[in-house]
Amino acid sequence: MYIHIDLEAEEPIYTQLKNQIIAGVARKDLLLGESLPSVRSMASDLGINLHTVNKAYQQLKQEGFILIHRQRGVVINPEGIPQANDEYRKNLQKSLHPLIAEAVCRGVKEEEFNKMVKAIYEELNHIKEDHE
Amino acid sequence: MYIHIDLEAEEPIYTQLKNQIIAGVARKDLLLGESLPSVRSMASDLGINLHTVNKAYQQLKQEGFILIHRQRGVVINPEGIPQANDEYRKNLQKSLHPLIAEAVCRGVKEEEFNKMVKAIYEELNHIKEDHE
Amino acid sequence: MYIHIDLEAEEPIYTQLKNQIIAGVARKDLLLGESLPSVRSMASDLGINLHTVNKAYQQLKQEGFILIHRQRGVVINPEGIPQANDEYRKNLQKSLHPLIAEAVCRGVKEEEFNKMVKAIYEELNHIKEDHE
Amino acid sequence: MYIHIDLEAEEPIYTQLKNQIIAGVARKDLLLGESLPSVRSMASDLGINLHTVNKAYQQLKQEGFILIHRQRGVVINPEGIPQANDEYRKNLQKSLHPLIAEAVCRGVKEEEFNKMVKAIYEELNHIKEDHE
DNA sequence: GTGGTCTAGACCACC
DNA sequence: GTGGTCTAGACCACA
Repeated sequence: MYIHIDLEAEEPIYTQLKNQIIAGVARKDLLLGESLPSVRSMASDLGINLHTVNKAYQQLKQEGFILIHRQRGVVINPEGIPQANDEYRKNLQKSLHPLIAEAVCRGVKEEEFNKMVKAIYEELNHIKEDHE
Repeated sequence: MYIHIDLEAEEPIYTQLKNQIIAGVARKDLLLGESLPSVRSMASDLGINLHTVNKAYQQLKQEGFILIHRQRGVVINPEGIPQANDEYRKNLQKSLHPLIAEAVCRGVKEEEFNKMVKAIYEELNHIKEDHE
Repeated sequence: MYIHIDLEAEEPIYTQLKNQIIAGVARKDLLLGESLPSVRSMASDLGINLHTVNKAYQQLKQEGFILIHRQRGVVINPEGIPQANDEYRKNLQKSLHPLIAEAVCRGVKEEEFNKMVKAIYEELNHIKEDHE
Repeated sequence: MYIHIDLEAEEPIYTQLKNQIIAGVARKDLLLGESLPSVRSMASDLGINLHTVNKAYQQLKQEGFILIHRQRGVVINPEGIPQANDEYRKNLQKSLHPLIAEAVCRGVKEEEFNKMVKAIYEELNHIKEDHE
């Protein structure tokens, strides 16, 4: 799966990496049980430090997206990603609230907002027929 | 309008302040042209640093939410908040994308997601009969 | 609170630090809400790297023992430590099992084992009248 | 005796193997003088590396649990496991201390802790009528 | 001043 | 080869 890191962006590198891996899982570019590159090879692929990759991996592990084996490297959690629970929903609500508040101020109606959401859902669910 | 700052939260204080003012505008607790406390009084009301309030105000000014006059103090932009443009929509899309990607991984369907969005829209649109 | 780090020990430094802080909380050398030294001062006090201290602090934060504020440093969780839940009990059971299996092999009866447990509980509960 | 290795676990494989053999001895699934599979066959049974089994065996030998003869293979120490001495007790105390410190912090009283210990002792002492 | 992020380079445990 | 630990030193965001 192709990962693009913007070294100039404000968003921390490890966060960009995390989000792209999560997006990869969401759109099934990364299948359950599939291997991820080792910290070292991911780091050299992306031209970043291995500790930065490690930080992203550790957090993904913590959140249940991946398993890290001492020897066999890193795999997408073969048992699936932990499903939404109350704590997650509460955090999602907290993240969403300021985005919607600003949208309201700027005249974005619920209908338009839902269209944006729909577009992202569709992008993620879009079935890839064949890809590298 | 009552503003609550959580000094323990991960979210920077100036961001909390910004978001609550934006939420205040969204739910019309703060009306166009309405005055906001000066940097000094806001800081002392909340028990936080001048610089912190100033940072929040400067960003709100930058984003068109407020005007800062030397004499007349700080007011919600009387001409209204700049409406959504392409840049804003692009940023909103960028903020929304990782939230939805994780939601997909955790089994939150578009329908449930839309319900959360709807709940927040309703909370913000709820008409306040009187408020301080 | 005095903390001793053995640089030669097999146990990682960050683990030693974590355990001594937890022990400090257990025996009320460290009170809820009490401040801990900043990562930098703790590191220089102990003669170790700030990243090592940071790793210990991050894990303690993760496990609910401490709060980390961007500016005001580190404090013992003023709301108290998260109480035992099923997951914690399961892990404790898993940690205990091999210790007891070996004890059985080496002829340590349950009675003697309980005496060791009791001694540690008493050491931790021993009320400190005054100390630095 | 059935041995289960969890390749996903954080615990190193050689440690899992060691602990399960020790547990086998404790619950008399493995009797004094009983043979253990050779390094080679144990490795192929479990689908793990020779070196890994060897490391576990060497440590078990070092700690007096097993004897390794060139010809007669590997047997549980027929003279019995070396009984607890001061050094062992000191190490056990060191292992137990952080577990109990955390238990105290999390509100696990000595009484509950003793119940967990009792349950493990009982599991280990449970007499097996027949086993493979 | 605080913690957060990132880099660079080293050694060790595991397999 | 893998990840885990530790060190050293840098720059930034926050208050």
